[in-house]
Amino acid sequence: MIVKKDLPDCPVATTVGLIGNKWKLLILRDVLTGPKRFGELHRSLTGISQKVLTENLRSMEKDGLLKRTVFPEVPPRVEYMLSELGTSMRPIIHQLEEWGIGYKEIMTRTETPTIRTA
Amino acid sequence: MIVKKDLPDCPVATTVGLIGNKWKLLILRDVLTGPKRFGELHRSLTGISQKVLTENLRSMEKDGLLKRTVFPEVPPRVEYMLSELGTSMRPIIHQLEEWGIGYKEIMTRTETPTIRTA
DNA sequence: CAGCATCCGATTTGATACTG
DNA sequence: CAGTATCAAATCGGATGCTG
Repeated sequence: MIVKKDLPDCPVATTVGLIGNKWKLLILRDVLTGPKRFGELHRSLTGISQKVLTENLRSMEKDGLLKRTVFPEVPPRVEYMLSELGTSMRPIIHQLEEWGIGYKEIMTRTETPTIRTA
Repeated sequence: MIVKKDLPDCPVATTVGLIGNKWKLLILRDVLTGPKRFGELHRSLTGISQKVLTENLRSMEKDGLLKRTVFPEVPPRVEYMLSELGTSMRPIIHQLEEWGIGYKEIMTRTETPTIRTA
């Protein structure tokens, strides 16, 4: 058994392996603005099921991107926040945001203006 | 019927909607270095099936990220290259690459050296 | 070579019920 | 509230065979 974590040769593939999925990218986006509770994330990520959200959070926690804090209260409160490693992904999300802003501009300028048919 | 394309409010979600999947990100990575043939991509993206590769290429073509060129030769040759829009995604892939490089450095420095068990 | 069509099993997902 | 467990449904994915 070899202990050293085997990463892909390609750095892009390495990163994609950790966050190359729709939900993880959107979770990162949310948590970049501060710690979030489970319910907050669930409401923010429209369309995600509780199960899938849990799976993605667990995966990101395992990969060291998120830290999970359980507050011993009633009712229970759980917060997810970025680890240092997760925080270092900010430039990635920032680029996604910048691109999306530019794209929306192009779309609203290029496309035919809103027209109502019938 | 409203004509204007309905994009998510969040720019990050917009971008993620177009490339928020493992294979598309890796396809982008490959095509950033110049036009690629179908077979080249198929070999480069280890693990992808022909079917899934085709689906992703079609989707990216439809979204205006890729241009598909068929050369009328025998045997046929098809090349995929970035459109202008696709090219504008370079900074995103670049960030993924930068992050992956940094991550690999941390991993190889932090982790226990390669040890053989048993 | 670069596909498309089809079949079919594996994986993922959603809905629901239940718990500390 | 923030999960876990379970099961059916939907989607994905690989393999194969065929075509221009």
